[in-house]
Amino acid sequence: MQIETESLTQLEAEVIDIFVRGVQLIGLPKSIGEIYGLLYISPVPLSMNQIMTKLNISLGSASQGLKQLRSFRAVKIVYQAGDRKDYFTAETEFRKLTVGFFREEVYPHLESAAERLQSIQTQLEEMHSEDREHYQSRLKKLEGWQKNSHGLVEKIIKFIKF
Amino acid sequence: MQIETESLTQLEAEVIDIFVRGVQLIGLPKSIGEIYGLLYISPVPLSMNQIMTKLNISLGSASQGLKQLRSFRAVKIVYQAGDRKDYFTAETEFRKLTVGFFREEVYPHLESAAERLQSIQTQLEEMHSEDREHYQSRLKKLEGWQKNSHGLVEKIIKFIKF
DNA sequence: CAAATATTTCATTTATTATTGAAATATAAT
DNA sequence: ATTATATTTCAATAATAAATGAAATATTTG
Repeated sequence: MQIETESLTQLEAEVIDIFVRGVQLIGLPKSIGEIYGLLYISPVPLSMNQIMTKLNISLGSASQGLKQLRSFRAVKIVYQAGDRKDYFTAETEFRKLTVGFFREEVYPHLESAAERLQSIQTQLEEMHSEDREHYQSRLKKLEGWQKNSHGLVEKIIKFIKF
Repeated sequence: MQIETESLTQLEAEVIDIFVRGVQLIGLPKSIGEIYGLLYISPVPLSMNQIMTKLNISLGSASQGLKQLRSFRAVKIVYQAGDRKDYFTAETEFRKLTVGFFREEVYPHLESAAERLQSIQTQLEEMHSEDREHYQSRLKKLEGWQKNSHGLVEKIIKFIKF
């Protein structure tokens, strides 16, 4: 009979801590890091209930956290035969993880920035300020940034994929 | 006589908005984006007072925001002859900006992660769980990630520098 | 060096974001 | 179909982070 540990071992706690810091660096909530970290180090898939209990977080947090983690494919559901609960496991492939994040979180922002810039450019056409040229050059530069960032993100994705 | 506009023009507001979104993407406070955006589009350097007034933010925000922006070299002080106030201007070189950010914000986190991983590895040596091998392999993988991220950041910096 | 102005710091307030948990919904077993 | 269990949703609360502004600390000028 396997003894179910309710609380975290030191090892688990330390690994989770690394992930918590990591996700906070990219502006994601702590609970996301906790859940992912726990699943990352766990030898077996865990149910939502186990996750809640071990991490001492609420049902809602667990559910929402897992949802978000699945949204960028950091966590997968594993169907356990003869059990109606969902079991969750971490995607440990660095490339899949980061690519998902870039696609879900970074790309959309860059796209919308491009659109907005376009609209501002149009407005500028009608301007008759003495500073018009300055503004035009700054917007031009900003457009350059936008394109550079876009290119950089694509390069990063390629690099991550090898 | 030059008319000093107190509030933001539509152009300023829209450019600022782009920067606000941008900085929020990387987890920086809104005020940072506002200040930088204003300085980015401004044809002339601005004093802290002008920044406060135009953006309608407090003295403290302006001071702290400018401090942080200077910390990763996104903003420079320009000494204006015959005026004791400091005047601020935006660093518009994309490469300088991003390199500064990576150095100040991203690098240190990666360094500390490496140390912590090392310490966990040491603890693992003394473990006698049946799952020890699993743990070891996950930690190994995590170490791989850490090194990859480090390498990626270096590549990004190189790319940005051209 | 005193007065005036500019800037920083930091305790408090305010705004934002994450977390909770109860209710609603979905899913499976009997 | 009914009951039991699992999951999601979302309004309320708690926790966190940012903004404020008054006081402390420079800095410049006469």
